[in-house]
Amino acid sequence: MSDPSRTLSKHARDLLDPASDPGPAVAELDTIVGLSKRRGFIYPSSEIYGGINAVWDYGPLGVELKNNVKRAWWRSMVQERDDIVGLDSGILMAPQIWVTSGHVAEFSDPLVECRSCRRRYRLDELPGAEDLSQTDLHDPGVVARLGLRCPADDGELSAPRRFNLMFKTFMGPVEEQAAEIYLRPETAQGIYVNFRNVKETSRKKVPFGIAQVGKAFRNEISPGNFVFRMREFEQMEMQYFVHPERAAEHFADWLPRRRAWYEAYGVAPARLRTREHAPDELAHYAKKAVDVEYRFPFGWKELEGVHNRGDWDLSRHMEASGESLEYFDPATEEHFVPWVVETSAGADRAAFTFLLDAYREEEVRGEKRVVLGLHPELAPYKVAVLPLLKKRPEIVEMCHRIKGDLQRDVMAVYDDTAAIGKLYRRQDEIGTPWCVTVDVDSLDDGAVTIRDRDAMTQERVSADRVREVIADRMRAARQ
RNA sequence: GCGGGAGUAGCUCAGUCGGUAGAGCGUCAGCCUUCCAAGCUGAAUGUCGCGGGUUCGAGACCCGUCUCCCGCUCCA
Repeated sequence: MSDPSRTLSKHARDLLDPASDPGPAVAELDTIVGLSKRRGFIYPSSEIYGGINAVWDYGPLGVELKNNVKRAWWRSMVQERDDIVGLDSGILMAPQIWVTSGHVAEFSDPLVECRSCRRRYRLDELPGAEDLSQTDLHDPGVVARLGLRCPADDGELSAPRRFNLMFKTFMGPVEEQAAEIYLRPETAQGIYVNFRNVKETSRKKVPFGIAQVGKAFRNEISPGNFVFRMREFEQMEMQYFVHPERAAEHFADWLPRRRAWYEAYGVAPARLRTREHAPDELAHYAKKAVDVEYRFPFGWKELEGVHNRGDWDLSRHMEASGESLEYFDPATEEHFVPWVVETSAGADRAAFTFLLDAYREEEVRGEKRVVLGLHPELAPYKVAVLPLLKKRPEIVEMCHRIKGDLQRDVMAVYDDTAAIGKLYRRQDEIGTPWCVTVDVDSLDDGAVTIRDRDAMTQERVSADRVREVIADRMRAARQ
């Protein structure tokens, strides 16, 4: 306790060195929380009933953004690859799966509570208990046996109590223990238990991957930081099945690939880094784990984990189910249980990150201009069609015609409830990359202007070419 | 869960000594307006987080409770 660096959290130590800290894209988290609510990206859940902790709802713009994030992930992980296929497994699964996977036993923190000051500690973080085995950590007599006391006031400590992070509910009409079932805490198990099905129906050969996007639920002890840690959240996971001897090299391939994905969609490279887990922080299933981290306003935090899970999951499921999950390689005539390299990302965290990193404030003519510089692929609306004058019915009509045409390809919106400058600012703030403006001249020459969100420059194009120009620009942004 | 802070209009907040609720922004409507948050006029919106108590009277004082934020913790 006397060494000051020991009392600092890992988070605080990370930020000590200004040279390695690029700073957050947005200083105050509230800036984004406020924008999200004001413009309809993200709202607190159940707000009219006072809210519910750690659940957030996506509004009209938020659902577009998040869908776009998931689509971009799917494009890069499934659509553009020959060796990865998709899956959508159930949230509810046979309860035995979670026993086999280790989540019933391990996905919990052994907590002890001080009887006098009521502080709670994770048992394995108490001085004198750091090196305990899993058996010891769950031994009711361990506190007395080691003579552990409360570090704060030397009070008596309770026996370790397991706090499992999985949500439970009941399946069927009877609420009894036999009917207990879990909400999945990760999507990965749905992939493992379908491994044989997918292998046989897709006729993929190792190495190949299975990707899945879906909800997961964790009863976190302390959620928070907006959508960063929620109790209900969405994962984008891919399990890559490889020959055991090639696992390390596939791991080395996936890590930079996943980091590059965030950069491709606009996250500043300086605010991304990778960090390898020390042996003592590895999850129960992991042989090796490296995080892609982002510099959030509240510190460097995990965006995505790349894990070498070995054959842990498949082997355990083989053993518990009695079914073979081996792979036969006809070329070498070898039978083996594939190892898994997992990339596990959070859709909410990714959307949050893109939102944060896109935010900027500029000064234009002495006025503050708020811009979400979202990648066009991620932007909720791709185009806004705006009339310079709304009292001319021909102009309004032309706007609607152009918008209707664009809508067949992309999300487009019409707005005439303010002067043009303000309409532009509104679209800037929600990240719309292009605005099409119809003016009086358009009625004569059939041309309109396309205004660019970032440069604020305008280009005049024929109205019947707008759809094509936008499609070209979308394609160019994708690269 | 513990420690600290905060809940008043969609948002940011004011509300004095306890006397019956306000401003700016935003939103909507009308007028005006030919390219980067113009102007004028008008309008809507509050169980003052929720429940109880004290009081003639509570947004304010007391108790309880819920939620949010910061820290501990965590890891998608």
